[in-house]
Amino acid sequence: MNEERYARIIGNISRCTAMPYEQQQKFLAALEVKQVPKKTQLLRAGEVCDFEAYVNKGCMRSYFLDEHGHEVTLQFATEDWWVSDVVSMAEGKPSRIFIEALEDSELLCIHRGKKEDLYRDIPGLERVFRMMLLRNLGALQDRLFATMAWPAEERYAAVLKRFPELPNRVPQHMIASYLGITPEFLSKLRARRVAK
Amino acid sequence: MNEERYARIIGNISRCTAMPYEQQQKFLAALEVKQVPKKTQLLRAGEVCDFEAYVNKGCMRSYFLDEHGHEVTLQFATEDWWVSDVVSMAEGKPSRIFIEALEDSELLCIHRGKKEDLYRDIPGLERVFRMMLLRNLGALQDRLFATMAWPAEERYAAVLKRFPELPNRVPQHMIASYLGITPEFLSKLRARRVAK
DNA sequence: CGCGTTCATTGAACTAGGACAAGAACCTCA
DNA sequence: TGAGGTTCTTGTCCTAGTTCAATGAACGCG
Repeated sequence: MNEERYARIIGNISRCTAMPYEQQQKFLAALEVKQVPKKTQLLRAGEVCDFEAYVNKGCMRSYFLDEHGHEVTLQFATEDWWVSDVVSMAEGKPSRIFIEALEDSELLCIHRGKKEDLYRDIPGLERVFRMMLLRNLGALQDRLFATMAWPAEERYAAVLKRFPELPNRVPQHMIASYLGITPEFLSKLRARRVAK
Repeated sequence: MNEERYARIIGNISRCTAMPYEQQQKFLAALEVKQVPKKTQLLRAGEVCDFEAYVNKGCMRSYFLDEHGHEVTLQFATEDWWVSDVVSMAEGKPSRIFIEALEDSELLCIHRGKKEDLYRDIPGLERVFRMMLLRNLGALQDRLFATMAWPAEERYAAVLKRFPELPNRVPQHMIASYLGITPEFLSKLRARRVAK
């Protein structure tokens, strides 16, 4: 149970609350290690989300479909990010989002049933997940700010700056769908960039 | 302390966790009742947010300014909503948003310092605020979905449907800034609506 | 190796929504 | 009563971004 596989998740969680060894073990014991090959769909719209997945290795994406069937990317999750539909999971309501693997990935999953047990057994855990929600909320707020106040070109530059490796790991049309523009337009933006 | 002033906030919180009487009293004792006249600025960008305010009566608004100085409305908070910059409050970082009163309002405020005490004294409270964050997150996600996938006209119709009273309480140009469009364009949308 | 599929680019025509300007209809407060 | 701010409307011109279509490039996969 002390495998290096768990070093990073424990490190990240400990930054929120100090957690005695035995509680850490309880936490790790509740995790399911899941190897998912590229293109696996972990969640489909209409299903209730029953997991929160920590990306130990690989890259995941969550997105939804608008009424024309166009994808809108919500999040890319690479190493040390969580991916889930937390609202669907917490409230047991069907999700509207899809979650898929963009690379062969290793996930550490907490399942719906086990989470309540953990909250009971590990007093500091509510706090950890509350802080995760906060970070989530902050990120989403930034995103809304940017979408409403900045033109696509600046949003693209900002994404490149924060995640320089992203274009090497995910196809360009998905970045476009994250920015809220068409792949064609992103292509034109890029052409404009190199021209300058 | 049993005034009817507190009936609704207690009702709302109890829907998240059962809370024994004495804990309720502890919670209420930590609240500051604040009467704010119309146009009061409760928070300005650059300040650290040190409160979460429950709107007992009246109407508040949170917004930020883009680089051209244009307002973008984040939220309207009428009776029984909370308004705050939870991220700034939790992490002690300066906020980028403004919070102001659109009507003379009565607020029930939890201040930054007291909140940690409350978490310590009332075990169920982490859960309550975690659920509030979840609802917040859900709302923000819906908003991002809508902004990216729907044209302004449908977004406007959706807002009217969810908050039919809104146009009677807040000026139209603020609704425009909530929708992410200019006041002029909203005016034209409305003209188009009645024409049909 | 070759073949289909997914991916990126480019161009031309179009549209949702913005910027600016001017006027009308208001509150509000002395 | 009036004066000045605020709010809403309308029109004209302009631009960021879309749609559609065509062409290659690159990537699995048998």
